[in-house]
Parts: sequence; C-alpha cells; structure tokens
Amino acid sequence: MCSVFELLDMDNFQGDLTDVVRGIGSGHVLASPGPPEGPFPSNLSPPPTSDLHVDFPSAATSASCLTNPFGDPFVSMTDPLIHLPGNSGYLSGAVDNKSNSSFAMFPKVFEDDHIKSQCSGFPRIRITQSNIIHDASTCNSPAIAVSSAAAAASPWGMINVDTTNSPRNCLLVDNNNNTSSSSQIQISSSPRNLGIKRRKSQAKKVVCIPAPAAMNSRSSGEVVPSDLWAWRKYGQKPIKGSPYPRGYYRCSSSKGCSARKQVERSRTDPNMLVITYTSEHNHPWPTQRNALAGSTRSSSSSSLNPSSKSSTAAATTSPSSRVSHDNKTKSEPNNSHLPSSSTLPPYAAAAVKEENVEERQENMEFDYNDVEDTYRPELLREFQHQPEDFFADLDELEGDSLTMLLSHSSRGGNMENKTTIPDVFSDFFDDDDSSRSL
DNA sequence: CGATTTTGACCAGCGC
DNA sequence: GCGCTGGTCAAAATCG
Repeated sequence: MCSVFELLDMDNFQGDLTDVVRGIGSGHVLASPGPPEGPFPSNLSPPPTSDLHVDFPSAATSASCLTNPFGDPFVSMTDPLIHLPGNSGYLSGAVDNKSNSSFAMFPKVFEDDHIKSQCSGFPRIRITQSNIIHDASTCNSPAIAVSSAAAAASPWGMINVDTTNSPRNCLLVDNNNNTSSSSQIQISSSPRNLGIKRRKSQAKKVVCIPAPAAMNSRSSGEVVPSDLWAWRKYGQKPIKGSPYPRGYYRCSSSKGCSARKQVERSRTDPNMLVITYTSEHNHPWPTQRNALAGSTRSSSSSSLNPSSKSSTAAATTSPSSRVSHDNKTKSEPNNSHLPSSSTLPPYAAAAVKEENVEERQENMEFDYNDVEDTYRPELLREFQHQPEDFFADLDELEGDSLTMLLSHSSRGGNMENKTTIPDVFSDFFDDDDSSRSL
C-alpha cells in the first residue's frame, strides 16, 4: 500500500535512458487542480516520516513517472491524458460510477535499466470534479513517481502521492518542490550511469511516451508526438547499444531559445519513445501563429484528416523524417492553441525523468512569470472556479495528440482498457477543430 | 525564398 | 595521450 520512489540523482544522471524515475510499491496519487501556489490540501495526511528504504529489484522494479518537462504549466492538466491506453495499457478506464467526471489512469512504467513497458498493477489515479484527484482503488504493486516540478508547474497546483492510506513509503510532493515525506528517496545511480560521461550538469527531463506508429515515417525513424513548440532537427546519431538513432532537436519557435530535446526509441521497448528535454524555453508559449512561424512545412495537411492529425502529432520531430513531407507536419504547430510544456506534449508525459531540481525551479519560475499572461489566468480560473467544467476544458486540449495516442493504443495496446475510456474523452476524438484555444 | 532535414565532420567529456 | 561516445555544427539537399 505504499509508494516507493526512486528519483534520479540529478548529478548522476548521464543522459541515458537508464534510471528514469522509478519506484515500486503501490501508491495513491493525488492531484489537485488548485493553483500552483496553492497550499497543500488540508485533507491530506501529513507525509509519513517512516523510512522509505527500498531495494529495487532490477527486473521487477517498475516505475512510472508523472512529471512534465521543463516548465510546463499545463502538464498536469493534461496528465490525465497521458495515461490513456497505450500499448502498455495506460488507462484503466475506471470511470467512477459515482462521478461521471472521474476517471482513472495508469502511469506508464519505467523499469530498471531503460524503459521497459510493463504495466502491471498501476496505481489508480482518479480525477474527480473536486479539486482532489484521489484514488479509491487498492493498489498492490504499482509505482508512481511524481515530479515535484510537474506538480509545481502544473496549473493544478500539485500532484501528490497520497500518504493517507500509506503508513509508509509514500511520497508527498507539493508544488513547492517539497518532498514532504521524510521517507528515504533512493537515488538511482547505476554503475552504468555513473560511468557515463556527462557533458554538462544540465537539467534534463526524460519523457517516455508511446511511440506513434511509424506509418508515416521512414523505417529508421520514429515519429514524435507534437507539442506546442516548434522543433528543428539539427542532428541524429546512432546510439551505442541501441538499434535506434537519437534525434537532436532544438526549439525553433523562437530564435535564441536554448530548449532542446532528444528523441529516441526505447531500446527495450520500441513502442516507446523517450524524449529527453534539455534547457528551457526562453520565450513565452508560442501562439498558434508563433508556432507556425518558421515552419513552412507544417500544418497544412495535418488538420485535414485524422491520420494527418496523428501524423502531425507524431511526425513532428521524426528523426528520419523526410517523412515529414508525407505528413509534413514537422514543427508540431497545429496544437499551438494548447499551452504545452516547454517541450512536452501535454498528453504525453507518460513518464518523465527529471533532473536538477534547482533548474527545475527556475524553469517553473519562467513558466509562470513569462507565460502567465499567455495562458495561465484563464486556465486557473477555470480550474479554481469551475471545477465542473474541468473536463470540458480538457476537451479543448490537444485532441489530435490524444487521437494519436489512442490510435496507437488501439493498434498495439491493451484493448480492454480502451473500452473503459470515460465519456469525458469522447470529444477528444471528435475534435477536429485545432483552432480552438484556451 | 525561407525553413527544414540529412549527414558527415568536428568537438568535448570520460575512461583506460 | 588515445580511443570511444555523445552532442553540435554546417553545408547540401529538399520541400512548399
């Protein structure tokens, strides 16, 4: 009944796919749509003080990450989506019988060395119309890792691991980046990671998302879900030990932006894409227009049909993507009406590894200070004052991406979960209007 | 023409 | 110091 977390040692993280935030045990994840600065929910039990010392069986250890890449004030908002059924089964689809607006989702699992998509026994995260996301299920072995950054950056205010029912081994993370729990957070620092060089002590976040089908991509490349930002590929390298090349992208939404990301397929699970975000955007959330700017190859076709839309989301940064001319969607601007993380597709933060807390906080500051005017106020208003409209709001989010995910899921995913998708998502699938804005 | 992708070359960090 | 590896640069090609 307890959550065990293993957070990356930022200093030891070598930029590899290993040691993504991982944890074992079951946990209840709570999230509150409250403002990022909001107080910790009073109804939550104080974090346990007992030890959270955990041995991580390399093979059995599963982990999941519910975080977002740098400074994505909206990540949490879209977190519910990131757990939609993927090929590994993200969504339990447990619709709360008592609340139509509730749903459950299962975080993507990271496992041991590199990401292995094993999704067994996820904790259930339920989002209700109240300001608390809470879990009513009994979790036996799931693991959830919640990024405090995600929580902090989230307009929802926080993502918390419920310790109420967890006498120990529960981690409480609030939007102040406080690991409220005194539990021991075991830092992963595998020999491998320790041995890998690290060019810079740069904040990184690793996001694991279900890889869209590469139907539109070349055989060698992966399709990458789009996010709000425009990305320009500047390099690709084969990675030792991995059959899949790694693509290097930098933000092209704004000149001088240092935000970068690396995209590669998980070597252990080709169905998963691992996106590593580095640095943060130094510019406000691009508007649709902004996102489109500088991207002449994008969106025209992507908004025309579902497949295109999926491609749009997917092909954005396809490393091998001359594909992009098939689905010419590069730069993922179509979703620009959505505030997204500095880099992360809102729905896609199935799993995130986060590094460097200090920078993280800086990023968060950036997010809220710099882009506040762009999106935050309205969003928060909605969440704070119209919780009942929460799902209506979600409806306006990134339907394309969601479609992609679901599509992906339907191809290789656990179909049983698919049937349990709450009605609240139905609009996502019908959302053809990419011009909507928050 | 402007923007992107591709791809080989170059550079830097790390281990031996 | 050398080799390996990852990250970046930049010219060429491509596309709309």
